[in-house]
Amino acid sequence: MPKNPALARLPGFRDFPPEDLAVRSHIFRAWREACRRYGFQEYDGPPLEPLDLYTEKSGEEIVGQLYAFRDRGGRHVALRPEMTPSLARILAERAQALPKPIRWFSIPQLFRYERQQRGRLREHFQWNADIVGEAGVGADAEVVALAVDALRILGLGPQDFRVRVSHRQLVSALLLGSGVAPDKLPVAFGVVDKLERESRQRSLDRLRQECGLGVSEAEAVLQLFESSDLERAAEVHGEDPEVAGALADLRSLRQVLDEMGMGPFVEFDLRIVRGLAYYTGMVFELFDRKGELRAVCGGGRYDRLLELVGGEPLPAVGFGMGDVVLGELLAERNLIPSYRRAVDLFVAAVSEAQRELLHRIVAAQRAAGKSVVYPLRHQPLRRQLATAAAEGAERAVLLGPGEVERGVAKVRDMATGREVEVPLQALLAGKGGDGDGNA
RNA sequence: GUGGGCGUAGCUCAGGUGGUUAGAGCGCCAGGUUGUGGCCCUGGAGGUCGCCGGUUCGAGUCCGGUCGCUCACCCCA
Repeated sequence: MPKNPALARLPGFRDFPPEDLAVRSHIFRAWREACRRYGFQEYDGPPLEPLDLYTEKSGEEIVGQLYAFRDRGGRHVALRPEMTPSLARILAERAQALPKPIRWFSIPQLFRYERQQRGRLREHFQWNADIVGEAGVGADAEVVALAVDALRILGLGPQDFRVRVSHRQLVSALLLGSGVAPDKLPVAFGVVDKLERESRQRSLDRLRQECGLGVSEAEAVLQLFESSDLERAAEVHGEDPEVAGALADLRSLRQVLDEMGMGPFVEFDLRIVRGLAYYTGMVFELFDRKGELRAVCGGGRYDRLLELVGGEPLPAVGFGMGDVVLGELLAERNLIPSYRRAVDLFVAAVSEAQRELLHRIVAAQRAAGKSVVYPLRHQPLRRQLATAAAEGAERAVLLGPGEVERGVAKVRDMATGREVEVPLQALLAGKGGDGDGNA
């Protein structure tokens, strides 16, 4: 706690001391490794953007939570709350010249002025991965598989999380086919989104009162969305070409994921809606199995967005995965590696007389690529070794008057305590730091 | 944005019904002779008890407000 409260960390923002940064890096490494395996390239953009980039296309939820202000030039600007608009702009400028499909990813820090809660801060890092320029379900499957694989790299399995997949057009066609008027669609989507959190009766009431459905129609809609497979939708609305097309896509998506061995992670659930306005096809969210945490990841197909931002009409599909909820899930499953410091060498001098030699050896070993620390002022050898252990040194070089006189030094293996003598010549040549006495 | 719970050292926590200079363990720093870490011994730093105000002779203990954290709702990443 700082002495001056005015200097305290802002609510919803995080400091990252080394132990915490290590966790973050661990997650980033997995994200980048998954992207490498899938052939995705990393990009980034500015954290501060013109306010209009978001007010135009992002929808009111996001706009209402922007960190927005005027800069010194009088421009209306905002800290980026999501990455997709920036991606759309970047691609609007150069998508034409890029080979398709474009597989790009980024790990931006995003900002939203919201009341903070577990899993929801005012700032987070969000892995964004998108495939642009491919409209087929192959791209949808690839993107879902990428999200799943990143979590597998982190050690999570089918017992830990699942992907729930839905389809905007399918849901839309099913609602229309069930008697919902086109202008009531947004409200109906809202009801579907809340199906899990509101009572069945409340949902029925809302379908009737807010969406203008009759009793039997409302009941039929509920049964449609309560079933976990798509059979009922196919039976009841299979003749509708919109429904048939979307169902074919979803089946095909499922097949690809099954062939990749990801079947155990994937299930269909038409109650997944996603808040963002710009999704046009498949949508998915990734949840922990216990259902205790917020969604770890969400995404889908957004074929119109790039066009809306003034670019080429390019189909796109992608997702965002935040570091906060994922970190909580990993912690809960004990999948965060314990933090430990580590250096290759600690160089200790028994007395001040070996100080000059110590500096020469330290420099030589560092030049040879070793990580090396040493006491910045003289201390008893006992303390130096304690420090070496605390620094996580693999080996300690001990410079004492006796050995130095004979042109050697002891190299101690900190784990076993075994010591070997190594010629000073070797140490000064950047060798011998591995405890190889013959170096 | 709405409502509930919580707020004592870096961390985990003690501090019956208000009573002197607020404690412990761990961690941190230093010492235990210029030759050997994990153990041990000694000493030390570190808290305006989240903050502001009120009640009282006296408040870490009671009351109000505020800020922060947290849970649920809202919403969403």
